[in-house]
Amino acid sequence: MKRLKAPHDRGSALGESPGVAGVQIKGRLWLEKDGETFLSWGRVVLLERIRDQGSIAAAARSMGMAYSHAWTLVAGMNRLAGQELVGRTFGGRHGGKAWLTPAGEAAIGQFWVLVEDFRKWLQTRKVEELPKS
Amino acid sequence: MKRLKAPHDRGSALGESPGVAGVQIKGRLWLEKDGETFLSWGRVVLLERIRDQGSIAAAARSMGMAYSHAWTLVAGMNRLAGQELVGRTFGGRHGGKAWLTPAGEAAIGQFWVLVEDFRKWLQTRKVEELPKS
DNA sequence: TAGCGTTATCCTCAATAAAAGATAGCAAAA
DNA sequence: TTTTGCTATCTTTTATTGAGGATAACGCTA
Repeated sequence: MKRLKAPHDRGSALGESPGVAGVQIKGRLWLEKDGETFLSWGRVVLLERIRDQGSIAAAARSMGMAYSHAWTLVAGMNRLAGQELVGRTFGGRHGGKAWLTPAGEAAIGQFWVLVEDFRKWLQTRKVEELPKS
Repeated sequence: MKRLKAPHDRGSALGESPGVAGVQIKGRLWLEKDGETFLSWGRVVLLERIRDQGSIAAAARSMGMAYSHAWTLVAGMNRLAGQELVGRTFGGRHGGKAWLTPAGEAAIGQFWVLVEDFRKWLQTRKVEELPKS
């Protein structure tokens, strides 16, 4: 699988604002627990793909992400949430499956609301022209 | 000089918010121009040190940063601003010096206002409890 | 009971920006 | 005219962590 994004691209900036002379205010938001990243743009997209595709493996493939990496992210989110955001079974005719729990659905919803509000807040901000030196 | 921070630590998160069950909302803000980082937390601290110490070299030393790196940041900020934020001369009894221009002072002020407003905005946000799955 | 495609886990690799290293050039002041 | 410690620039290194590789375990279904 071809690399779809640079290895350390932590995902899109979560908002931007047009400004004076082409200067843009950029920002990112994420949720942490115990100093560890709990939810971020990329993780939430992964959750959505899991919901839509029914497995971690398929979700990872659709994002050009290694399954092992996606699994690590899911395990971390479940652990930090203190409950499962993603339910999983393995074995069975099709190997296994994964799905979002109500908590997982709620987490996605909350995150996008937060991101949208942030985007709106950013748009209320503008950069002032600097004085000529 | 001992390393004072990890190489890719892009600086402190610019705000946080206490939340449910230890979940914190974290965020960072920065300014871009033409897709390049123009001002960020670390760059603004560097500007302040230059103002206080009168040279890029001293400012870099005080931050545990290589002079060459500090110089690159300063050159980038001046270039992207379209004018000097940091004035410089070289040669002379003490080798040279650097200082903030009015535009540089204004840039620092604007950035900290933005950061403070962002911090306040973050504090108005809270994470909801997730439903038990 | 064989096949299948997952989940579960290990260990390793690598892209990239930050950071450091090295050295030449400069000019005011002693 | 020498000293000084900056600026200016080049090249090289390193740390981070996303990303990938490989394989065992699993259990439903045909």
